[in-house]
Amino acid sequence: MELDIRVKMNDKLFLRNPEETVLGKKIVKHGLLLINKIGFEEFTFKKLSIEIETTESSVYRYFENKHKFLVYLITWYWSYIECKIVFHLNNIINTELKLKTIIKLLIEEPINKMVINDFILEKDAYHLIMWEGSKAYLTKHVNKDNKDSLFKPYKDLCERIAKIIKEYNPTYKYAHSLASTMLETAHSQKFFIQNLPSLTDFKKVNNEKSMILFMESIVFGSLK
Amino acid sequence: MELDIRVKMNDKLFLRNPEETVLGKKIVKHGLLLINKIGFEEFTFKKLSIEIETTESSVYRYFENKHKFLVYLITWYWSYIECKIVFHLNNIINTELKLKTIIKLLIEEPINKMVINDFILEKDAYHLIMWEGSKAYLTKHVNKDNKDSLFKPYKDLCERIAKIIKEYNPTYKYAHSLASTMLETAHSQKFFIQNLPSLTDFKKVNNEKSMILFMESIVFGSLK
DNA sequence: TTTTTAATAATAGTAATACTATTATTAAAA
DNA sequence: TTTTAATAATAGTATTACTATTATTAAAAA
Repeated sequence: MELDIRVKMNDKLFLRNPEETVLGKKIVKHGLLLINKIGFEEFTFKKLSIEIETTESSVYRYFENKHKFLVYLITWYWSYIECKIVFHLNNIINTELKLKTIIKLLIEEPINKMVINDFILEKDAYHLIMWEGSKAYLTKHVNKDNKDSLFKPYKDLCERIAKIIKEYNPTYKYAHSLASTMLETAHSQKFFIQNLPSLTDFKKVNNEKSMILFMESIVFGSLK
Repeated sequence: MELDIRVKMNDKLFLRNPEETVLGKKIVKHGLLLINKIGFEEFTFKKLSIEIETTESSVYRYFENKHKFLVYLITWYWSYIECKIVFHLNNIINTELKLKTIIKLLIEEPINKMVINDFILEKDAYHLIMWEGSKAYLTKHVNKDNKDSLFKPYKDLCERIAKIIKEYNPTYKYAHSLASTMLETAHSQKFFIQNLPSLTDFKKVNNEKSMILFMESIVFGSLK
């Protein structure tokens, strides 16, 4: 299956829109892969430029620094997930089923070859979120970044889930916190399964059913 | 109130035990403060050495690199929290009350002047966990670090909470995941309140009661 | 008391990082 | 055909993340 989902990105994230040129797309594609391979701390524009056979300064014409680049990739993913949720919730009327669908979408690992647009594989974006997602906001400049609306896609996604939670149980007071907990927990538990398994109760493979049951126990437990 | 809690630290975390010398304690004390002030990314041993009027190479004799130093501080905190929980659970027989006490301890902000030992304030350690906690394990060398038992204090704490969860409801299958979710959620929600408030439902001040109710809704909701 | 040892300070040095700036080359648009 | 825009090539800088060497000082052992 091949899609071509284009997301309107916050233009404070880049100096030159990478979607508009061949080099820009190469930077995004191989940058994502390289961060996944060596980790964000070890990732540099120099290494990326060697990988794609261009120069450091060419990369710098697209992105101010590697943190902005990370936030670009991460927020791109959150926008995509919101889009995916909207799509899958289409025609569902039952609110419980809506929440169950969201949980499923957050936990189910993407199909290997699922191409989101012409340069990103869903599974690669998923991997990035698991490993580097929280580094987008865990910085001392989070307040400035937030004022520049860099985290809007994440907040929008959270708001959308919160609305459905409210729909399911209008008296529940912590819809946003429950929504953000769902998002954070999905990825932290995934990370723990692979790397610190004693912090979880799941097997390394075929854990999706039990992970979904766990998440449902949290969500519907709180709401009932 | 003044305590003097000494924790046996994993000796792979340091080259020379910082608790044994005046300079070592200064490194830990001012290192913690400096990371809280400028953030882990901006933190360097050079800056720390200027702050405490010593040399970079002197700091390097205690810690291999700044990541080991961060893990030292973080695991020290987790050990302390486990100790605190054990102390407060003493004499409590009711399992529900045990869980409620743990939730309270995880969420309540430490008293300003609470000194854990002669060089660390509890509120500073708490601040560090909120901002930098997950960076201890979100690295590509997490598996090696884990094999070196660097995360044992976190896993022990999780195990202790999981045991009480099991005690409360022996049929619940996800005690460890619920425990790690409690730990992670406590800090991520705290961070969101201060920095990305629309991801939560809490006020910036006096939020502790509602945060506790939220966490209780998750924990007891899942377990009932 | 002297000698040995250990800890620290002072200094120097290196490869890599995180950039900025300048100019040349190439390709596309006017 | 000229102008403009994008990229490549090259150079340079302050800082980071270290390692190494030697000098100085302080404490412990002989």
